[in-house]
Amino acid sequence: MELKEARQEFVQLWGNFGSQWGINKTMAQVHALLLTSEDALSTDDIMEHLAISRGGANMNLRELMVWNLVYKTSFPGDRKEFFVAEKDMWEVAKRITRERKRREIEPLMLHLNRLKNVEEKGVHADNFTGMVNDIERLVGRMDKASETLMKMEENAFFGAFLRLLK
Amino acid sequence: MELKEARQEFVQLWGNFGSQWGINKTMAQVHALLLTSEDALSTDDIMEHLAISRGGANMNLRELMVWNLVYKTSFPGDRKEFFVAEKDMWEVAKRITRERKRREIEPLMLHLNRLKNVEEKGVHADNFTGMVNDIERLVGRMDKASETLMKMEENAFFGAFLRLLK
DNA sequence: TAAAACTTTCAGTAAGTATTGAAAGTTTTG
DNA sequence: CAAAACTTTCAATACTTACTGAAAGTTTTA
Repeated sequence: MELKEARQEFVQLWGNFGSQWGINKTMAQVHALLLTSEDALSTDDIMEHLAISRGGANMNLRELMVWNLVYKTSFPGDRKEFFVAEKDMWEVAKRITRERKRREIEPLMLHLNRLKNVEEKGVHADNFTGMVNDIERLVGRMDKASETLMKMEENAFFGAFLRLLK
Repeated sequence: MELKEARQEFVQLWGNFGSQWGINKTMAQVHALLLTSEDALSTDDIMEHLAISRGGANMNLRELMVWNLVYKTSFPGDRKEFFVAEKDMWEVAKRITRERKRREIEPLMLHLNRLKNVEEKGVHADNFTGMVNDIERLVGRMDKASETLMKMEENAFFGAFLRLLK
């Protein structure tokens, strides 16, 4: 298999994987493209590689910057903006986790907690609040576990990209 | 807040949360409805509660059974099928994890592994395969962590529902 | 065994989500 | 400061995904 070919497959794979987990497919593809690019890419580069519109490229790049997975750079003598991805996959995982927690888990937990304020007393209400408690505990544990995992700062993630490009 | 009201909110909440993670919203709502139901429900019950069609109710119930989150039951003298949800949230988490791993993580890992067969030698190819390796290691670790978490069999999940309904 | 009771399927359609592209906005240059 | 170079926005549209409902299939009953 050729490198170019493998890279294209990776872009597809990452896009599909992302969309299975509620991440915009194109955004994941842009991410994959930048992850596998040694050089910074311009909006036009990305438009060309993925055959998407300028608007689409722009939106997804900005979103990736909100997630802190992509940075803007520029080169003297060139007016265009260029983009680079964070290459340390451990960092990448941390940032995705952080963002999804902030966007999805925290609001869920807040809402679940409010649901426990049922007026009624008795077995039916207790069953309900009991189940909500169970979910809260479960999510709490998962959260704790991910925290622990992500705090293993001294990790084995000094792969080829990292060694050569940072 | 009234119990009935809280329950409806929970159904919405669970539906939205599911869809943020790539799970069909209606399927998550059906799941939530059954999770918060002390009695087994019929297809008609579910159609009414969620205002969905028979086809939709049927499809989602069957899919929930594939995920092992819902069981079929029946009552003597009634020809209809009734459905109950697994109420042990720890079990629920285990089964969802198992299923998503089987459907999404395993195929991803297989495909990633294939991508490492790049013909070219040299720094570019090494960078690429290095990054693929990093992803594999990362996913592997997460997998391991979830395994560990899920194996804590002696867990604290003996909430109200579980105590009373099992 | 035929009618009734219930479940499943799936083509057509509706709803939701993502993309385009052109216009408006911004920054840089000479 | 006006034209050029580039970025951003967003209404219209395309695409994807999910749902409906009626017909076909299955099981039960009498």
